[in-house]
Amino acid sequence: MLIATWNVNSIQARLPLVLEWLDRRRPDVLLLQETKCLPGAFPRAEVEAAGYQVADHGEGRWNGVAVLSQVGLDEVATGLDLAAPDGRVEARYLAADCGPLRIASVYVPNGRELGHPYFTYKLAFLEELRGRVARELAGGRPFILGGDFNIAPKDSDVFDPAAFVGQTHVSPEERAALASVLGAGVVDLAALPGQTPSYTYWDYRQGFFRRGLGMRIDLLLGSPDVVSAVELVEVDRSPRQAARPSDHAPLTARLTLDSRAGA
DNA sequence: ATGTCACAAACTTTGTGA
Repeated sequence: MLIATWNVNSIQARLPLVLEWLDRRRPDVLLLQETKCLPGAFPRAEVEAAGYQVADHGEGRWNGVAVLSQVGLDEVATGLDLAAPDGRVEARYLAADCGPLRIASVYVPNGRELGHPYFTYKLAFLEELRGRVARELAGGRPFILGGDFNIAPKDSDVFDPAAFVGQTHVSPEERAALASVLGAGVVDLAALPGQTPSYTYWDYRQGFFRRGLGMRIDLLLGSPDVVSAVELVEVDRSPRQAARPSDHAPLTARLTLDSRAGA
């Protein structure tokens, strides 16, 4: 199976690129983040015409997650319905059964600045996520949690660790909260022995992509039965090089799992 | 040198979030 996660920064703006990528790579499942559209506005017909079922959880201008699958899409569930500091509940988590897998798309809050109310919200979200992962694992299926975590797990996951001191995405608090999620029983697939952890995000500004100044903040986490099935985890930079790109590139994992199993 | 992008208000420009 080929599993992918991609923060597209608006599915409306990125639809041509997403359709081209689906046709070229034919992932079994693609997890999306920052769809930035209301449920009724998701370009469902175009994606279905490409051969994918769609589950989306959108809220409009910001956030929004989706699961695209060509191996079945059942038991769809949203979650992590905690309120942001402004009192609104944001669309940041969507899980489904796809073939043999339980799989979830997550968009972790950015956090804005250390000590900001939205930073506290980010940490609270990750604590809720830990509990949610524990419950998904209790379902007994091979489980994958993929998405934009807005955390670089290690200093080697950012282009200049010194430049990030005092910033979000690298703080000990965020890394501890991510470690807590992993402690529920999932593993960072791109960081497995034999794989090469690569940047997944490059700021639009200042030519960061051209200059190779990126961060590894998009992750695929897997349960032990997924880990034992991992063949290759890689970042496909080609859509980041295209015209009108997202600031993130898709992260893919090829697994020795039978997509027909477990239905 | 925060040098880009996307969205939506009620605008051909600005505020917001990333």
